[in-house]
Amino acid sequence: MELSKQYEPKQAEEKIYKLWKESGFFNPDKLPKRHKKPYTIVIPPPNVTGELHMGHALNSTIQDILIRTKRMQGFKALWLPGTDHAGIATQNVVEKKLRKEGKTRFDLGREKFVEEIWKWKEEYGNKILNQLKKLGCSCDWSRTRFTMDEGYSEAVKEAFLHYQKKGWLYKGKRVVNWCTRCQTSLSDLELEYMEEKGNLWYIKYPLVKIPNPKSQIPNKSKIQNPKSKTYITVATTRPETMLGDTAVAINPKDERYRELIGKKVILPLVEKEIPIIVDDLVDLKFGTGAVKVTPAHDFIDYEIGQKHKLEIVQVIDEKGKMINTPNEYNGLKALESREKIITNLQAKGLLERTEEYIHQVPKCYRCNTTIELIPSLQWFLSMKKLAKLATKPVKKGKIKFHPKSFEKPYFDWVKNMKDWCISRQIWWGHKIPIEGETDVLDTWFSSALWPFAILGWPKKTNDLKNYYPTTVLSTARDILNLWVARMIFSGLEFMKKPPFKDVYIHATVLNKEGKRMSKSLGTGVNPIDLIEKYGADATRFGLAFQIMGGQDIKFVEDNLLMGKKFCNKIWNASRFVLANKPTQINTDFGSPRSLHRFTQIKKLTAADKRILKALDRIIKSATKDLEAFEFGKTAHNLYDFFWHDFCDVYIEESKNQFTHQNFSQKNLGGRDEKTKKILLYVLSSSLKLLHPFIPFITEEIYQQLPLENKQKSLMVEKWPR
RNA sequence: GGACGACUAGCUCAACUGGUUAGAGCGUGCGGUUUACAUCCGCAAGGUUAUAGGUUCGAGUCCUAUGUCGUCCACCA
Repeated sequence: MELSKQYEPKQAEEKIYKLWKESGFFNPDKLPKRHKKPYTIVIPPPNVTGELHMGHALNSTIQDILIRTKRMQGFKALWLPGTDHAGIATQNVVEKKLRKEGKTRFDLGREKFVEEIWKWKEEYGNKILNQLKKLGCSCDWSRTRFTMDEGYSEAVKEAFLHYQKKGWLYKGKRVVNWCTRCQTSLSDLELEYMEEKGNLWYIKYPLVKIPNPKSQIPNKSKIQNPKSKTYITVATTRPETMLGDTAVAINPKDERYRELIGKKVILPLVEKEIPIIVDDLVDLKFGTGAVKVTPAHDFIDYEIGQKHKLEIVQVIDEKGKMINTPNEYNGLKALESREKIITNLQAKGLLERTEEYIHQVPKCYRCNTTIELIPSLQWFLSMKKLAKLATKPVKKGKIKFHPKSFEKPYFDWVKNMKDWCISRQIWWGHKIPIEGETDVLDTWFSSALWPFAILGWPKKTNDLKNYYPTTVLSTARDILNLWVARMIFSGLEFMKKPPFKDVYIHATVLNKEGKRMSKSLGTGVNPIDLIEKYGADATRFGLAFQIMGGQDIKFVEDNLLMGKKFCNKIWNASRFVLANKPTQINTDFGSPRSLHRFTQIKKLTAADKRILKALDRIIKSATKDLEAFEFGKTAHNLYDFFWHDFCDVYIEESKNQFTHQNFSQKNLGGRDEKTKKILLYVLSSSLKLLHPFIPFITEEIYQQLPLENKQKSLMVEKWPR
């Protein structure tokens, strides 16, 4: 069969993917005997919130390159696919959909609403898996998992009960980050800080008068005596929280207020006496050095409050409205009451001054609502022991980060890990496995178990025995703490082994302007559109071509066009080789240097020698560079080798070798055959090296090559040496 | 406020541990139908490597400052 004049990705891709699936080779248990040692990758499960973006396309390409390379190198290569229920995120997208229909989740009620989300999950979960297939991913679909499937729920339950038995779980009323829209607590990692212009208000808190006989005599000394002060000024960006103040704190080293320690002030507007206390946590350089303490609505204030046994007065409720305050404020939204408070303070002459102030305001990472800090009854997982577990394997080199520079920020973060608030007040997720509890678990609680729960844990499965620990985790950097750290300690805690050996942190895909690509910013690009336009191979190659070092990628379509042209080049070079094909050859021998032993040719021309030497070089460098996660470099080298060394030079030269007058008539047949063999040999070797990057076209051509011992698929051909 | 990274041709990026005239792809200009490919082939133009100093026989590469951009972290009310 001849190859058509042009390569048509669409038809070929569908046909080839079917061939792969039917071969069974996606499942490592069905690979030929030579595949022995396991090589496992678990996919970072995409959220079922929507379709895949460029980051997914990049990461999936990377993982498929690794898996396909290792499969050819004789490993039992297993790539485990799946999707994540993504708690708040998915609940939010479904709520948004309902809102368009004029409904809220409360109209439906919990059961109906969760049903709606399951429907959504079915639709988008499948869409995502299909997109991965379109990209050519060689995942073992027979092992596909979802973080809320039946078995997975068992894993989550088991983990929770395990922690409870260890005494690391506790329920307590703590100040938590609270999203007033999602109506749930959030962990620190689920916040996004946005810079906002605000004010720093300086407010006078009058001192409680103590009878002092001297005060009747006017003090004429030039040096101001603090004793003569009648108030203390505090600075705040959130005046509304003052209604819940239960102290004013100063730094013990602060000379300015020494005389005031132990005295009391009257909390304006509330007209209640509160003490002046000292605490190291107060920064004497900020504001006036005196800080109002609101234990109910601030983390540090809460801490100070615990130390000094201060009362906790909650003045903002879960809907962001004022409570427990003087009547005129009750029921107002926090911001409304802020305005009123400022006006009232001004009227009383208690507002000393106002400064403009730019500060970082925490927002809900899913719906962008400003976060309130409120005291709330939540479940926490103690991080004392687990944080140490997360550090150990990385320190000892049992888990390596690529690039290595990510280790430092990782350690910094783990060192400061606070107890993990694992309960969420939403409806979509794993219910806390305790009678009478209605809350669900943080979505990351289940993701943390992914590398072993996906293999069947807590059951003692063969898969766990065969494929855990996994080998490489390839992921985005922004979930290093959110996810990777938690997988590491979970792996050690439950499996006694780190979950993977290498963590590859891939580039972030930015647009040409260097901005993050995102749907909400309107800068998103749908990878499926690109596949339609250029073909899956060109898309993969164009992306891989740009992965240089640890640099982020500014995505430009030019590279995909380059990929498409490259595919066309490969196609046509193959047409030439097939038009000049030798009788069958066996390519299953050692290095290009030992070619002559198998082809029974002794005399090589200079061009023959040059191309064989170049092939030898590219085999060695590609093998080494892929081992080091140098995807872009490998792609560049393969490109240069194939286009220039092979096509521009050797194929052109081969035309001369076929017709050169110096070749004696009687040798002509022999020489022709030799050149044909070299052409086919170099082409087939190149296809093997290129297959991890551009699997479809290489397979399509491979199927046409006259090779001895040909495999059912290029997927399981031996990697060249 | 800290940490890290980037800055090289019009655009996106290369150049291993400092070592000839700093290279590709896209774009631009000119010219090409020889056993595949016009999605091709050949040639050309285009760079004071962000700026200023320094180390060195020699710096895109090392050091110091500055600027611009980006990412992450942080309890400054």
